[in-house]
Amino acid sequence: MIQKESEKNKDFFEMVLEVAKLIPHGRVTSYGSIALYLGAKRSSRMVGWAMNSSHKVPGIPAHRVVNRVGLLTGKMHFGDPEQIANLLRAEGIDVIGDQIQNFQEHFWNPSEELHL
DNA sequence: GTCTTGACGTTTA
DNA sequence: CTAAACGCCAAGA
Repeated sequence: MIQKESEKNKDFFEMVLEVAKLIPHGRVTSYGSIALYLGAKRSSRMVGWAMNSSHKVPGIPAHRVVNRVGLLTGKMHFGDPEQIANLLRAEGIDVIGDQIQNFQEHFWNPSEELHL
């Protein structure tokens, strides 16, 4: 194995997509949490970058991924700003404007649920 | 090849 | 308490 500390066999991009697909129904997570799960807690921007590329990949519930405060930052990237809020409401999550209500209650931590 | 921008988060003033 | 700067890494111009 030539890979030494590269425990991330897949690229950061693919790992983010994997985690995004693993987000349970009715749950939400944050970019930082995913980055932390990947071992790059301070590289949260990379998660956003990966999600931007995720547009070409179907089956990526990006609407379940928000910033640390539960703010729908990338709502504009869904085509329709109401789209993301509508999807979250469909899962039983209250969304007012761009802010998720009870975000902490719906929060899903990959590092815990995936027990890495 | 260099500079700017970007779906964020943490730290310091 | 709020506001601003820094850090992180990659892609686009």
